Amino acid sequence: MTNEIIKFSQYLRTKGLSLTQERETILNEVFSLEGHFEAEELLFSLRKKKKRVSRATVYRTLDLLVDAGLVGKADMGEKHSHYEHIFGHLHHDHLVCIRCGKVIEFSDKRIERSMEKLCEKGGFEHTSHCFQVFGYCKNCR
Amino acid sequence: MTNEIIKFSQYLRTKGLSLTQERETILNEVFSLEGHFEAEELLFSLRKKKKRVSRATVYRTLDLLVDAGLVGKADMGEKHSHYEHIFGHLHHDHLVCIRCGKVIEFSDKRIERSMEKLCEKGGFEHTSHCFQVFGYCKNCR
DNA sequence: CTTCTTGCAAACCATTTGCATCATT
DNA sequence: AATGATGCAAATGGTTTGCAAGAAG
Repeated sequence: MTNEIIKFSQYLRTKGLSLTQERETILNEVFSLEGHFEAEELLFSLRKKKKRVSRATVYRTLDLLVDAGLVGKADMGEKHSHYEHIFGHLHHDHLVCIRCGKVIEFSDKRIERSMEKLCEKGGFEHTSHCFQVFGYCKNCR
Repeated sequence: MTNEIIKFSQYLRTKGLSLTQERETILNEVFSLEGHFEAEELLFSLRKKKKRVSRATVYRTLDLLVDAGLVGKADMGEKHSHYEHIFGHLHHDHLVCIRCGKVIEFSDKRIERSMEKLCEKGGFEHTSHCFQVFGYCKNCR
């Protein structure tokens, strides 16, 4: 049993919910995917492996995973959301090109520290992987 | 004739487009609104003043204004986008609470400077007002 | 003429929801 | 029994688009 599953089932317990087959299947798939993914990709990926989980359950479970702090949800300027698993990964943020959609990951200690201070002062707890900067990349400016 | 309109019409010219009545009406309304607004609010606001512009034109013009750099478009975790006019305003960013939706504006010189450097290094031009931090506010954590 | 604009209504499409069914306690 | 979970299909709702009609050059 991996750490993610333990954390997820702990979270579920605090909400009076339980770790079902479907939720476990989805969690595993999420953590087997590299980098960002979309809800539809996840669904497709499950279908390919003959793991049958309904679209509704995928969306419902993704919400739970986000709330549990295991998955980050981010808007990349498209109409659908992007997700990524968080657990055990270094914190990083995103530069998103609003023209071509390219996502550049970055991680800057100084910015992190300043953000921490700012959030602390305002009582704001920033969630990992949700720090987005929109703009134009090299090719699109 | 205000600066915004000059800038907009310059932008339109570079694209081979023209400053129509409707576009001017929308631009003026956008710049008369304080703070953030939603496309639907803008439409409602125009209707209230008996300025008849179609929903489609509102959306089409907002896209142009964003592209012209006069309006910022930001996602606040809801299904609709939020906009705000940029011209003549101090740059500021957003802390967005992903539970209650509250938006806290902030402006931190140190972060700005770090961001500038980072973007410069990567050839990334960050657009104003598009710097979003998602997380939990004081009341929701 | 050709290209740009607009308004209308229909289409889109990611996400959510109502409901019947099944599982669990 | 009561509560929770799932799958299906239908609904939702912000946004986009096809199209016909009008305006501009």
